[in-house]
Amino acid sequence: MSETHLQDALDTLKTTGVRITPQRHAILEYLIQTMAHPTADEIYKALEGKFPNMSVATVYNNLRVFREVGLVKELTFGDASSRFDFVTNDHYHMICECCGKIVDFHYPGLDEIEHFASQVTGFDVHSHRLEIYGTCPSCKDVSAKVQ
Amino acid sequence: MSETHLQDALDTLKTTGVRITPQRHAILEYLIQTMAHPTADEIYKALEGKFPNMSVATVYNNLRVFREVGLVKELTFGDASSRFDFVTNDHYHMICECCGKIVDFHYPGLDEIEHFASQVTGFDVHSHRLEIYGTCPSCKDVSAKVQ
DNA sequence: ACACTAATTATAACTATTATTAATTAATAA
DNA sequence: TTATTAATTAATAATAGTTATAATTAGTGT
Repeated sequence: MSETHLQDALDTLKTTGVRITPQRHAILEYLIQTMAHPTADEIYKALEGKFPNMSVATVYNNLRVFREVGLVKELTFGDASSRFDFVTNDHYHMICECCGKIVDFHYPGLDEIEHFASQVTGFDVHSHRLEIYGTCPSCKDVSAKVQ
Repeated sequence: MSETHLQDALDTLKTTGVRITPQRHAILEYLIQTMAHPTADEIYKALEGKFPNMSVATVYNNLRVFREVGLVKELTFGDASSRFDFVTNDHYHMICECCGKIVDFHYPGLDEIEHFASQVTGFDVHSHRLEIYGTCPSCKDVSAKVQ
């Protein structure tokens, strides 16, 4: 199924007239295959083996291209660097405040609040962003043991 | 009423043992009084008149102190710099993707989704973050006129 | 095969933020 | 009020993420 995602992504690039270079192929492949939500630098390091002389700028450039085409979402948390997420179906993020782990979860619709906000503010609504912060099971275990 | 907010904030500092310096007083005052959600640099520039030789580092330091004490929330969007919001009662942000304007709005509860997410992921939930993106009325007008 | 355009690489530049350090100042108690 | 002391400030340097630039390379269409 991640094969399909990759194929769909490549098709999207083709129809939008974005060249499919080996670097782009590799970045997309890595983004789809990984469960993490990597930073640009992590992607860069992960592909160092395959592309010994790829530039960090290439990673940033291509992530921007993917974002503009709608294949990738940029997530900015408090910490220094952005994280990148391959866009599949809509999901939200549960983030551990202790170790930084990010877990995806699905939830039906927040159409209601979008509607409400639109009414109250007079904005046209395009999208929303929701994150939930807490402590993940393994961090709970650790702190329980310490006590 | 913003007077009360300021007094409450100063009390909070006192009880948590944080010194009340003129700079801190001014930063808090500015944060409470402004409707915008300023960046550290904007705060710095706004107070330049009153404190001709205040350092940017002071602004950052104090914003961190305020955040640690719970008086201030740090908002990170896609753009380069964080924005800071004085914590009053819970509210969400509606953000214009065209001009960057941020409008606060209130909405009862998203307890349900917190509960759901906790069940699904096994996390203990502390808080959540929700933003809605769209186009503000005045940006709508502009684009309508251009057409 | 050739010309043309886009993408990559390497590097420099930029910007937001943090660390460092010496000088200053607010709170406290004598 | 004054002295004391630890916290805070200001100035500056350092760091890190990201973007811009310019030269080179790779694709694409004719």
